[in-house]
Amino acid sequence: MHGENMGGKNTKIRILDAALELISKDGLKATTTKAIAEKASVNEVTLFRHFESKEKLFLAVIDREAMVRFEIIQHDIEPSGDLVEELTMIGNFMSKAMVGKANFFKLMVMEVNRYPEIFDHIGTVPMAAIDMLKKYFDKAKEMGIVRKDVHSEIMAITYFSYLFRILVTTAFLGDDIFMKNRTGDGMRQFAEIFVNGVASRGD
Amino acid sequence: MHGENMGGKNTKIRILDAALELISKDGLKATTTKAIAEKASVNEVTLFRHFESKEKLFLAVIDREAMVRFEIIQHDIEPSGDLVEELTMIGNFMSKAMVGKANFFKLMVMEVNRYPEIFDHIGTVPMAAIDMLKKYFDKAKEMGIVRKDVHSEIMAITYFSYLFRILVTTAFLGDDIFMKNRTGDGMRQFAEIFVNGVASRGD
DNA sequence: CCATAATGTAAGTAAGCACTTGCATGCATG
DNA sequence: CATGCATGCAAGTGCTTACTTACATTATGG
Repeated sequence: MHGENMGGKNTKIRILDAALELISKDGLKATTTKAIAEKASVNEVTLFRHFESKEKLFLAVIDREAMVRFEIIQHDIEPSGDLVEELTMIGNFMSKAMVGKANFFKLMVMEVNRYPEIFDHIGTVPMAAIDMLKKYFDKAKEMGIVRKDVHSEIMAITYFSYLFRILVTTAFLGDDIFMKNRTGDGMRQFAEIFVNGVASRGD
Repeated sequence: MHGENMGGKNTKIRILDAALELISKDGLKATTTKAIAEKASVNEVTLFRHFESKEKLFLAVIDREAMVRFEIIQHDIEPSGDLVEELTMIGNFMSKAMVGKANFFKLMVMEVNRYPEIFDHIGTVPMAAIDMLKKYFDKAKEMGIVRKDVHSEIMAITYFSYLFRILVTTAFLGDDIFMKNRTGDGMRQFAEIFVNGVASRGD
């Protein structure tokens, strides 16, 4: 039963996974190396052999997660004409991508005060998302299907705010508490309001 | 220099203030009673004499903050006609009220996993805000200035999401990082999009 | 089949932390 | 001025935690 050689690589990954999960739940300080080792089904000493210290393990977690730097969001999308339909899809897509990284997002946000260098990482995802939306609206303006009297970036930030709420509630509370009892496709209803506004068109 | 009698009440408040500030910054576990005492300019023993344990101090902080339960937001507002203008005001008002409690909000969110009973507190503010907005939109519908084919609550949640983003970024990053380099009145620009949509009215 | 690398086990160390105790000091009020 | 109350100070206790050391066990690859 002793010294089962998992191949080394596997062990490192299991430790990183366990660390991410626990630290994002309880915070860095409150997470013990013992707990991480247990969750990774690894002896505590092994943890220190792979990562010299708890802090270096923490930084290794950040490094690994930041690697997969959300390239998903980097693609440009051409407006097709049906804004509501398309923004619904883009929203669902981005939301899913971000929520998939919710643990990491929470971890970064919680420790940013203690490790200010994290700050640079945090902005990356939102900024990429906003940038993609901005380009989308720019093109939609050229096509004449979007008002030209509002800055594309303002539109992008506005639209992104809704996705951001989903990300935050999911990351910290485990669910989109505001919409969870709502019926229907929340994203589409939002997109519809965003595109058409709430003002009565009674003219 | 010894035993300066501050009146007792004052001391308790200073400790609670220091605890809120430090715990919201670093998290409960990472905040030491020594640090709290120092920040409150009080001997560590005094802290334990007023609050039996670190945990009870923490709960006392929550109790005190939850007392001022954002009655500010509880007032109903009658739509006047100019939706953009009014929503801008409401938004700024709510945003200011919530951001004023940003420390407390962050503290609750960070510790909700460890103290699930906090969960009940967290929902209060957003729900009150959403409820107020919902009533506002209901009345605006009666006046015929808002579309009747969209649920008021969906509108409310949509509008609230923007305020929520401001609250979260301020609480956790100290600033509204997404809008901080923007010029102009962000809240008004958002309200304008919300009311009129982004679709071109080229009919 | 042997050398090496990876892991496990047991035990321990040093530091930090929540919390306690005992005593001294000043303030306020009757 | 005397009593009580709030606070300060010094020292200490017991627990947890990050991290170490020494040695045993297993798997793998040449």
